[in-house]
Amino acid sequence: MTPEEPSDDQLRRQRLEKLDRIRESGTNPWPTRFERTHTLAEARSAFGEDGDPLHVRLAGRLVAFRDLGKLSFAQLQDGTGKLQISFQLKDLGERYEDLRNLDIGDFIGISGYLWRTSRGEITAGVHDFQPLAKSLRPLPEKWHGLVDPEKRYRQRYLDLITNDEVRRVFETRTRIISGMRRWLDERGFMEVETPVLQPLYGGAAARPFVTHHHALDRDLFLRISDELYLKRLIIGGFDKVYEISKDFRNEGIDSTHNPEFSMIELYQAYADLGDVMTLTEDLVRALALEVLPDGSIECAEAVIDFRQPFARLSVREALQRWAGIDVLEATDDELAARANLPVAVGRGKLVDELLSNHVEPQLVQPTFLTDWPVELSPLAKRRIDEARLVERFELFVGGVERANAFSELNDPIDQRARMVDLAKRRVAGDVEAAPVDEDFIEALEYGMPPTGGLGIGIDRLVMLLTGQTSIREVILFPQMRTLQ
RNA sequence: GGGGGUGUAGCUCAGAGGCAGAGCAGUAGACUUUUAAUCUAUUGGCCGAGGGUUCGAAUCCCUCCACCCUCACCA
Repeated sequence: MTPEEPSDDQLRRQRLEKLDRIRESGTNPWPTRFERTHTLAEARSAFGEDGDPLHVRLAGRLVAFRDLGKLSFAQLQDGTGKLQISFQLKDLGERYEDLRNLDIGDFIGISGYLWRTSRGEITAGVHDFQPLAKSLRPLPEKWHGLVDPEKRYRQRYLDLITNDEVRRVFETRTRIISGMRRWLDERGFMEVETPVLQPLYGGAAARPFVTHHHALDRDLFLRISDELYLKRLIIGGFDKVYEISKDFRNEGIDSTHNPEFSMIELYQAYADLGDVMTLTEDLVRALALEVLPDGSIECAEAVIDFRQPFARLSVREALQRWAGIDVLEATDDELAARANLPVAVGRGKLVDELLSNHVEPQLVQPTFLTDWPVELSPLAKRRIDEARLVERFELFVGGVERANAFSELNDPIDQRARMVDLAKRRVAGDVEAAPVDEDFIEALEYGMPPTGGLGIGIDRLVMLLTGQTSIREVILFPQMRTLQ
């Protein structure tokens, strides 16, 4: 794609020749500094109705150029928007010829006066201009922009320069994340940082990435979750904590999975699952209202209106309705037959399979799916009335899991038993089962208060609130194979 | 991993056995109110890579690479 040795194609050569001409005239093509008086958006709004000529110094990237002879119009773009600028022979004299050394893609600084054309376009009439950064490669075409998805992801900067909608998606992503922070900070949550490099991984079912620390001469794992560390902080006495973390899972890549992805996890002492459910609904609704003009968006061929209350449904009810089976009454054999899998995969896997195929696609409107089987939830607290189930929900919107929460298991004896059970599955060949974390269990033995925990996949939430169907459209630099 | 699709100029795309094409951008020229400016002329190609079939391959066949969709996998 980008060769080590720059191609000496015609377009690049022509730009290098212009570069030489700029240098020969004693001008630095890449100067250090340019003092501007306004951003382009500020200049636009500074142009008052009183019609007084306002002197401005502006800077930006040249993205369009229309040469009309003794008059030229061009368009500058900066982080705030675009503004038309004009060059007139009568204002510039001999310097008008220097326009020949400009290319679309160059950054330039100009000084001049704002005016309004006969068509009403606010325009900066240039009296002086200078290069700020010469561009040596042509930008994508002005009308269609950059379309090829491969090139858009590999050279995201070109995508951002050319496609305003893409820019807006990532601006919205940032607003969602900062909105989350603000919302939690206002409610007394404390943002913390926990290790990315972990001696033992856990908190989720996934294959980890392994790396090696030379000085310690030991393998370390990139975290698949920060759950077990955040709970240690609850044990340590921080009652409300959250972390916005990059997690890493060594699994396939598709439109809802990227090997590194963003997650927010939060833990609140003395909160139960109901509290967390309320919090989740309030948070998601607040973010939706902040980002969506009317609090609704189209998703999976339906209109999701976040102002409406979220539905609640238990795993048992859902499987009765859509898979026609009572998960609490059915034998392993019956579940296996319904799921079309061997009994040996285990009850948890069977239920999971039935949910994926029959239930999840149905959950288009925001729905809390509650009361999960204990086999699928090794870190969640059992229900008091039914030990086969745990106090847990997953939030589904558009048929996709967006959040996961439970009353945290704080019984160290039960926790050890479940981790040991997981480790057995690991020995039996389940590459995604986590190992026993004795250090974590020791921490639990000191005592963890009753705690509610929540994890939200940030990328998937951003997809939902920006109407994107691929996770690559909400991650600036999604993982790609290397080109040789 | 299975199935389907795509890959041609800097970008967006036509071309489906017989001379490699268009629009945009680029270059040269004309033009002082353009907004995808317009008009004239024009440069630009390892047709993803490698092999094969054929008198002749961008086009047909095989292998490989990358990307997209889909199924499987993935709480």
